[in-house]
This record gives sequence, structure tokens and C-alpha cells, in this order.
Amino acid sequence: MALTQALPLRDVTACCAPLTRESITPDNAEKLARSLKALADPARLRLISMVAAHPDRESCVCDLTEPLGLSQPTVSHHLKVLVDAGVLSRDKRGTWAYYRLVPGALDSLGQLLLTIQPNAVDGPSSS
Amino acid sequence: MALTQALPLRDVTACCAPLTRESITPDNAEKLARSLKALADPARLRLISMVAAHPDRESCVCDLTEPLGLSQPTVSHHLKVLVDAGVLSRDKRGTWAYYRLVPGALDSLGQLLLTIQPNAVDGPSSS
DNA sequence: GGAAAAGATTGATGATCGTCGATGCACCGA
DNA sequence: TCGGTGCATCGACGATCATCAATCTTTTCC
Repeated sequence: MALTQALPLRDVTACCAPLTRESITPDNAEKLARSLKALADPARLRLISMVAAHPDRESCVCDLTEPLGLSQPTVSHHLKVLVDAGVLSRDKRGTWAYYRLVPGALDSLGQLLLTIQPNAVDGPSSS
Repeated sequence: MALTQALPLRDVTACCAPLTRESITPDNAEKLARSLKALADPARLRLISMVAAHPDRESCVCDLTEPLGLSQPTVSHHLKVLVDAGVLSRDKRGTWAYYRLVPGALDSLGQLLLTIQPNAVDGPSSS
């Protein structure tokens, strides 16, 4: 259950068919939960938003620490969690570390949630 | 941060414009994190899936306890979290309590995640 | 009315998480 | 070469969470 060991979002969402068709496997549920857990934190959501909303589409830690109101180690920790989850990418240039959104990362997760609906079953295969 | 106090998903997703436009507010981040946290658990994801995949589109606790491999109080606890989050609805008929997916609940959350992308900004305002 | 069954609630416990201060490491300019 | 800066890592602490056994509540059926 260690967040540090999260895996790229693609591996999670590529796995399972619409959850309404048949139950998700325990293993896939574990992986998906790990990805969702990486997002389920106010500070990390704000970090994602701040990086995405930045004019350059990237931010260094020094740009994020103050507006977030958390210490530098804490911000680095959250950024690491997001990088490990495949949401952000890290690019170290000189002394600075720039973080970017991974294109399509949250996209796949959003798609998966959209498939979980009572009426998401297209074919009335029931008997 | 109490999950028990989660709020319906609609209230979360109706709030904030695409997160790429401007940073999410701390308050909205908190609410959104609470909703995501309700989903970020393997047992709860399996419960959602099992309910959605059931032929009747609903399940009682007794149907869920055994295949999930958890005790009845634990299952009841997870179901309560999901109901409080607005993902499931509870319908007590006689001695049994039947749980259903709330139509469109996860839909709105999925839509929100889809808007968080580097290229989600339509206008190429960057000079 | 009373036994039985389904499910919710309570209390407790072990694990995980978010946060910070202190420290270590890599890089830059003088 | 050396001090300074940006960032990652480590160790610790308090809070939250997932889980279970025990108990309570509600409903059904005799």
C-alpha cells in the first residue's frame, strides 16, 4: 500500500474492461486504488493545478512552496508521489527541478471512471 | 478529513472550472480530495464494481461480504463511506439493505479529471 | 410476545499517511 | 576551491484509516 511504489496510470487503466461488465479483480482494484490515492490529497491536487495553470506549463519547487503554504520537504514529498504515480514528470535543469503534467495521464483515469455507470452496458447481453 | 463527512460528488465537480485555467482553490481541493479518497481503496472499488456488475444492478450486504473476503462490519463501513460520498444509494427493504450505483456520480468526477490536461486550454494564448 | 436473521454501530488496535526539522547532495558563480 | 542555493532524503511525530469482535437495532416469522 506504499504510495512510493505506485505505478504509471496507463498500466492501471489499460487493464480492466468497463467495471459494469464484470467485477474488477482484487489485483486491479489494488492498483487502481493506489493511483487514486496519489490524487486524493488537497496539497497534491493543488500542486497539479498549479503546475497545469502555470504559463510555462511547468514549475520548479521554489515556485510552488510558498503559495502552497507547506515546507519545502513536504512539497518535494508530494511531487515525488505524483511523479511515481505517473501524473507529473520531473526535469532537472541546473540547480532547479521542473515539474510538468504528463499528457493524458489523468485522461485515462477519467475515462475509466466514466465507464462505471449503471447504463454503461451497451449490449443488453442479459440472457 | 473525516471520510464520514464526505459530500455528494456533484457539489465537488460543479465547483471548479478546468484546473488548467487557474489554480484550484484550497477549499475546492479539500472537497475534491475527500471524494477521491472515498474511491481510493481496493475494497471500495471492488464493492462499486460488484454492485455495478450485478444482474439486478443492486446488491445487499450479504451478497458482498463473502466474495469480498472481509467481515460484515467492515463491508458495512465501506458501503457507508460510499453512500456518504454520493457514489452508492441505500434502499432498505425488509431486513435487507440494497445498494445501487448513483447514476452519473462517478461520471462527473471522470469529466473533471479529463479537463486536467496540458492541452485542455483551447485558446493558444501563449504568445 | 419471542426467537432468529440482517445489518448498523461501537471500541480497540495496528498500519499508513502528512508534515516538519535536520541533514545530505549536486550544481553554480566568484 | 569554496560558499551559496535548490532540492532530495532521513527520522520522528501526530493524525487518520482499515479492520475486526462484540453489541445493539430493526424486521420477519412462528
